[in-house]
Amino acid sequence: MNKNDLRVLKTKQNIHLTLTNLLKKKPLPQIKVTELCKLANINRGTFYFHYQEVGDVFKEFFEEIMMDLRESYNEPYRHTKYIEREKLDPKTVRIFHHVQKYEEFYRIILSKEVSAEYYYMLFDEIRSILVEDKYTAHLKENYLYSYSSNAIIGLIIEWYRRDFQESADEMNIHLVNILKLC
Amino acid sequence: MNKNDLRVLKTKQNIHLTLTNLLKKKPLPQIKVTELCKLANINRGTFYFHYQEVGDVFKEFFEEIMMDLRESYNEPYRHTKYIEREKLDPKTVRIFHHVQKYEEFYRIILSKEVSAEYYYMLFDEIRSILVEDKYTAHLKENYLYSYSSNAIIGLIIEWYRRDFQESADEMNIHLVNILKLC
DNA sequence: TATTTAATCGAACAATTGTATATTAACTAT
DNA sequence: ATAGTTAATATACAATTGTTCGATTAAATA
Repeated sequence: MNKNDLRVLKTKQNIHLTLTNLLKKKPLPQIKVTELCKLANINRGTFYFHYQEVGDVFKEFFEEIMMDLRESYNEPYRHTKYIEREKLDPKTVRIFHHVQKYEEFYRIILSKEVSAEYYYMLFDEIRSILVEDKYTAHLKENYLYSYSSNAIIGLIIEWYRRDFQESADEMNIHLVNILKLC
Repeated sequence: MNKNDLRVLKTKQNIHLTLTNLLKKKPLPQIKVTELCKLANINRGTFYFHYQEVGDVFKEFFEEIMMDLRESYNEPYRHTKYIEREKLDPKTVRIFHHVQKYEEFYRIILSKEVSAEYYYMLFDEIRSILVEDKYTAHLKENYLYSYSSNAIIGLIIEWYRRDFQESADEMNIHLVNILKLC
């Protein structure tokens, strides 16, 4: 399968567009291969030629989101008015702005109906960002990275469950408050 | 449906036993309703009379595990030699001993193939334990509970990925080290 | 013990899945 | 522009799912 073949590009683009539209109407686990193909006007065999299940298409969206997450983190800290530079790496908290940007995707990723795979993809991404960070690179306690990564996700879960009512900046305040308490 | 009816008890017991055996051979998502019923010698209609999917049976195991988790946490601290009483609520770290006890179940709960639902069931349980804890009851920052609960699960995820090589006591040491660093 | 209740069964149903194969159409490279 | 390649198609298949139905039978109850 040549991913530069125009037919492949068109098919995948078609599937992506159709899935995006479907996700506005129903949750990911309810979207069947049959339905997706019917709407995209492609043969079901063609779908299985490229993917194993609908979730695999979603994973391709996921890659883009994870790229933005990484970029968000590496962005210079222009928005750190609430953060005390000495006490906390301000970059960390750019994560909330990223989540806000992709809110609709995070509603899917964090919903309990989907596979846990997406959760761990997010976890791995955040963890590897923390590992590569120079601020914490000196630390020997390896468990700390999993601890911290998942702690941040804990905040995002809570935020999601409150329907993303707070702003990203307010989430930063919550994080700072917590780090003060610990 | 009367859950005290002998027939119901027998059927459920039968299904539980069969699923337990099947889980020794293959991962949860690969276990089909048809297969489970065939092995249990019950009608597929009977299964759907009690459950919606195989995962619902697993959830009944889950309830028992969560009960033990709660009990573990409320246990008096007899095993706290590594913990400095003043700095850390020692009960928290009884969680690792509980995970060790139910290791085989946590391998399923934490595997990426299953639904995220189990993860959130674990999260909710740990979170509500922390919320009800008198040590932290005075705290106003509600996000802290989600932060801390998920941080602990982060350690468990790391532990799971290292194939539970460390002992529960060693996990306590990791936790103490991390809390010292923060 | 006899009667009532309801759990279980057997069978059938449409829908979806996952796979396979031969054919057609579209693309690439020369 | 042509030939070779291969993605996409149409079609068929067995297996599983989720649901429904009346018939059966085991259990509760009086």
